[in-house]
Amino acid sequence: MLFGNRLKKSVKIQDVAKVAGVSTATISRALSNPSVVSKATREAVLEAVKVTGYRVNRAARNLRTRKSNAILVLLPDIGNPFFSQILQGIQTVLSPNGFSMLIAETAQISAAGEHLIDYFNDGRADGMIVFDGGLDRDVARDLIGAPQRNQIVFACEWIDNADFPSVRSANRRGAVEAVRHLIDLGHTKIAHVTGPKGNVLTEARHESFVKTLDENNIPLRNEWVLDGDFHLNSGRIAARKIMDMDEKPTAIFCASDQIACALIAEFSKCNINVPEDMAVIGFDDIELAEHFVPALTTMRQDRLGLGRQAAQILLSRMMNDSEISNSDVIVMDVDLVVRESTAPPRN
Amino acid sequence: MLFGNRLKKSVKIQDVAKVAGVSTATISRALSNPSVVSKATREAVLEAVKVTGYRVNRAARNLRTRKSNAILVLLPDIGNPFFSQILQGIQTVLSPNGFSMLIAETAQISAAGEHLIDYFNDGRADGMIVFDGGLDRDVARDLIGAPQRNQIVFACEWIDNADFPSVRSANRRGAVEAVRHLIDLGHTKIAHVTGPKGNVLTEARHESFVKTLDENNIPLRNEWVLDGDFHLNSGRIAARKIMDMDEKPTAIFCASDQIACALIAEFSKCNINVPEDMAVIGFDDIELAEHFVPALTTMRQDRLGLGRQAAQILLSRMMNDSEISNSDVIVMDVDLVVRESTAPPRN
DNA sequence: AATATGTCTGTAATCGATTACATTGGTAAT
DNA sequence: ATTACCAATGTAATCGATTACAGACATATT
Repeated sequence: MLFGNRLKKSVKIQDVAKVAGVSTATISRALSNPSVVSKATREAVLEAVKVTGYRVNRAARNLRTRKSNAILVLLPDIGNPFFSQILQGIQTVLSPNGFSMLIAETAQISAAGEHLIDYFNDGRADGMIVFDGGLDRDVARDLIGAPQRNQIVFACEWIDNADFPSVRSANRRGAVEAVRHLIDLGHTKIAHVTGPKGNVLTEARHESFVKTLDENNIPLRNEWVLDGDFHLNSGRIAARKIMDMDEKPTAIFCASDQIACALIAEFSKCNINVPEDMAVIGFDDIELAEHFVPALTTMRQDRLGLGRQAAQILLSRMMNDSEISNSDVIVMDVDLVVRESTAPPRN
Repeated sequence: MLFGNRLKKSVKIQDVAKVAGVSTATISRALSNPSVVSKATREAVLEAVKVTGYRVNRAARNLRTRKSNAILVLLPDIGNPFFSQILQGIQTVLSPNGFSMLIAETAQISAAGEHLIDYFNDGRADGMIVFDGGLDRDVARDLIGAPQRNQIVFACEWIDNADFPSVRSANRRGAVEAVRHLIDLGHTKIAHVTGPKGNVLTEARHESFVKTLDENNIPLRNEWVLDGDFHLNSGRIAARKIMDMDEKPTAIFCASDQIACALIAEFSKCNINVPEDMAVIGFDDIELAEHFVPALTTMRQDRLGLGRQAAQILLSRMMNDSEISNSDVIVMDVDLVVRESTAPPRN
């Protein structure tokens, strides 16, 4: 790029055309569909682009093509570190394909008086990856009825009966495996700290918990099912409740690693040792799980892969409508990672 | 919104004009600059907008106004959970002000053959918040020379001599306080696990470490300065190196909480107890610090506030060039949070 | 030689908003 | 009654790319 260009107002396609000695149409074609112009022109155009330092104006292109080349990622909670690796996975797919990543939070959108569907209607995004299965009825209805319904993919969470493609972890199988791990160790007094009420993940994991106890003829105690919300603090609260119990469980299946960590920390303050006095298993395998004390036994979700898959599916649907059908659900494997927070019960 | 509108191609300003019985100019004015139209027209327009379900086409607006109403947030590493709360802070400011948040990663941009400055040149972003103080020389030079240099704010990290406004934590003071805390407890054998080489935060914290030892007449041992990179694994590696030492320190100042956690975990595997055998202090106060075992003593960075401030400064500079000058550096307080990972040395 | 086919390029309409400038009608000042 | 000014609105140019359509030219086919 030449020095002087910095000062110019801005280089437009006309300028390049002038330099290359061809029409603007040819410039446009040489850049976005090189095979239709002759080799000589193509090279001349590329040279002119280099000389002028031309960059296509996205707003103009977006207006004309009715595309934005941006994908909206909708999170229920941007501040939750659980999503960082997922975002990274998404980014590794979007960026090489020329898409930008727009991030928004469900609550902020409605707080700003906007509607999710506006992102399509006003041309801010060509597609969406939605991580919030708890969208308002109205918002969900808008999405289902939208002409852009084929450019939406759910990830992690989903909406029942809504018939969107979705990528998720094997929550049920994972929960079954987690509980079975505790049973295999010899536990029969097993508690569960859940996710937030109404959440699809909470339900899937809780139902599997109940089912697995039942299948193994282990009685279910309602007071051993404690409400959580995936976050740290709910783990602490659950720990306190458990310590207050006359009859305590010997093992706890937590709906998230954050819950598990906070629970263990609170126990340790009161000299309840994990895993000797209490076995604890989490869900997610956040980075810190491996480095917790004791290292956390948990079900690993492949967050990077989940993000990648979601982005990949979205893009392939946007390119070619037929490949993936609406009702497709991609279920990602989860793996039991046995570390140090689980052990057989005392005695 | 009426039922039938779903099916229409898309409502444009012309349609609204027809319904309201005014010109498109008036519609545009009524929406973006309401005070210049009469009350009666304004209401008629609003009504027509409601009836038609009109949404302004952003691409068209962006083209005409040469604005995008989007801010690029550039991260060195999207997958690092350290940034999630910061992003949330940014979002809480951007969203109510009508700005979208675009996220990108330094490495991905160059991998895609793009240049950071393109985001300005092609109209994808009106401003940037940059979290990467280690930008390539060329990239940095582009930013400094850009006509949009006033729409750039650095956060957390910064570039020396580059004269951009920046928001950061009081890294030097924080590091001094951290080391002094260890000294106050009676430690004289103090180690430091650094951040990645060349990083401005690494330097600031390391220099303060050296300075504080010196001011307190505590000898500096080069082998007690261990290379890290802010991430978990470097903590584990540092722990192993320390355990191999003939003469071990009794306290360690870690450049990040992640380092500190992994370090403690590795120690605990070898029955080195924190804080009894080894005092450990971190930096950041990530959410988990409070729930670690032992709960981590650390320097708290107000990540939410940092994100908010960065966004606020950026916006106010974009609105009104004069208020904040280029060389302004906003330094956010850091607080020593004493928990359980530090204690006086044995004997 | 005449026609058909294909390759490459140019002309100009188009995407949908914003806004400079012109116009209208009304009120106040002289 | 005339002029000056202001508020409200309309007309039409404009932002910068893409692309439908048409034209020019070269080569292949009959």
